Amino acid sequence: MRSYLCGSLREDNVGEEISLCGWVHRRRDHGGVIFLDLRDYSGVVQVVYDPDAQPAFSAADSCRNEFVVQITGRVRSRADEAVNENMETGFIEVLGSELKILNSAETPPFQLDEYSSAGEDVRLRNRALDLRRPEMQSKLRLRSRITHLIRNFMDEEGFVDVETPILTKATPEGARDYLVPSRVHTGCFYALPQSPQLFKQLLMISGIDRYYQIARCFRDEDLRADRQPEFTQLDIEMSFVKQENVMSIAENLIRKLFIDSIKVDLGEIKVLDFDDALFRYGTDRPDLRVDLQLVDIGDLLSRSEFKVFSGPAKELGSRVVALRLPSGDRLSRKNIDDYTKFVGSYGAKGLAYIRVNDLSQGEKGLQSPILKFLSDEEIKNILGRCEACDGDIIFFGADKEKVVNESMSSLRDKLAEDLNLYTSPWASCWVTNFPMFEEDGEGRISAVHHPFTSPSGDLEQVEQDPLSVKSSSYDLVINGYEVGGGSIRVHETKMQESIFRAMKYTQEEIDSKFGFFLNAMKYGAPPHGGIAFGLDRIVMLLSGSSAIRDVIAFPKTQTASCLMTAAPADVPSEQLEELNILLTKAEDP
RNA sequence: GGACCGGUAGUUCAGCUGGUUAGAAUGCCGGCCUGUCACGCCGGAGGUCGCGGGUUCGAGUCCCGUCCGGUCCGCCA
Repeated sequence: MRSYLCGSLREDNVGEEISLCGWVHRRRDHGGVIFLDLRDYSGVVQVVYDPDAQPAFSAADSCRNEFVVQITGRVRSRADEAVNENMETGFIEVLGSELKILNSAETPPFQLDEYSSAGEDVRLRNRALDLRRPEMQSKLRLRSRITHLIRNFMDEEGFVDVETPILTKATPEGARDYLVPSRVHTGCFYALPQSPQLFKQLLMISGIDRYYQIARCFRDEDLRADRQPEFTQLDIEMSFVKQENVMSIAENLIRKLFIDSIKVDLGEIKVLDFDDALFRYGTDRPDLRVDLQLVDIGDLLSRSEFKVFSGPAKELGSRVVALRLPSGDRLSRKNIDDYTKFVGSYGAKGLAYIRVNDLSQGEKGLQSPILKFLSDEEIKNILGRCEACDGDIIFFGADKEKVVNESMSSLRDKLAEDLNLYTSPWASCWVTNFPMFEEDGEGRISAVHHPFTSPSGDLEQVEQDPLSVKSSSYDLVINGYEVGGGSIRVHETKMQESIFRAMKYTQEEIDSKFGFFLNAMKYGAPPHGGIAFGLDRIVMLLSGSSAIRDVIAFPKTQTASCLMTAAPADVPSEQLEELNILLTKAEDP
């Protein structure tokens, strides 16, 4: 059918008789001569038809955008003044002699060139057409290249690719499960895996030693720009390893992906302690491209008359921080009002600030609604602690730790984005030593990572004072995105049971939910650990996309539906009857 | 579950304080054009203003509800 790809032709090919297949990217009809830009996945090339080349000329005349054609012709170089330097193939063109229309096409709902901008809903409804666009092609192809690199790397490192079930058992890993009704077992349901966590640990017990899988995972939770209900993770597990071994192999892999796919050297990957990350950035996934840091000033204000500050400064579990923005004088009053609203969405009651206009003038050189509540010494101490300079603006957060951390870290990200405060295109870090457990609002204890993570404390500490226990866990953060996370696992039954007890599971619950796992663990589980990477997020970062949807061929919308297939959809009542399912709420007609 | 933004021609958008026949660009169709490359010129077609209700002499515009898309909070590693 074809002898070359459109985008592959160069001056070397001049004189060759060739054939090409592809889509009509654009057609320029000059009456006497017709130019067809022919596109396939490799690129675009110009094909020229002269009126004396009948019947090809007439066929070219009847072509429209996105017609599928096969052409034959001779490659020739372009005259100097006819060269198009914006095209890879712009130094040559094909003089067409034949043109076969393989398929016609209706006028597409949106233009496929780089100048048109269709809304995402239109694109998703016509996804096949959308994926034809060069931009989307390159994203899918980058994704394929990355999975290929991953497989090669894992294979070379001796990892075994094992598939784990999609129809499986609900294991409470935090998120809501997608359920699949069983026809054979009336009233019973499979769950789709939130991750292959227990299966990969079982494979370690099986002596697989090194496992990996590019695994589809499912979580029935609300979507975000970087979250889909079904997503892909690179799942890795290793036996007889320590934390450093897992981190090292993971780091090697990620470095290789960046170099081989986009030629980026990630540079130093810092290791941050979880507590340190929260202290300095207010988040466990800091964007280190940004230099701004939170500065604790609670100790300077515990005796202040300004209750907004002194309250949280004195109270356990609360915190007062300053965030110094150099050259903050570029922010208008309106900007600050907007940021006040912004932090409000994270529960902050307000956003105090001081403008530092001219330090040499003392208090006269400052501007702030809160100056009158602070003593001269307090102001001096705060400015000193922050290392304030003329032109700075200093923001303050004072509240419960959670509120301060979330609002001020989000403000940090927001300022960086709005004012382009990035000091480098890439910055990554490991965050380690997460707490083993956390307490939710109602005093329940849950695992920060998951309950199979190895705690640093002993059995007694886990059961008596779980909230003080750290875990052997690690997250890899790139540009503020958590791209991977893992841990050394528990490999002893006693410790595993202690953890479940710390989480207030009853023995019956432990048996019914994890019995199969604890049973296998009894017969010689090796020490093991692993990590899982969010493949979609990694591809999103590597391709410079702003949403995970752009690197998934057929993604879901925010309400978890597919605009193309109209899934999910209702099913015939016979199908429900077969499954013994009775709907309590029927869809409105 | 909640907050905010959006929904007007195939597409991307404009449409003021409610006022006569709802516009632009692009795409599409027709005509002209032998060197363009986002070709150009001339002409034409194209609208349930998301949907339902309300206020009004009169609603794309105001109000209520609802659906859809998006960003975020909650939720989720």
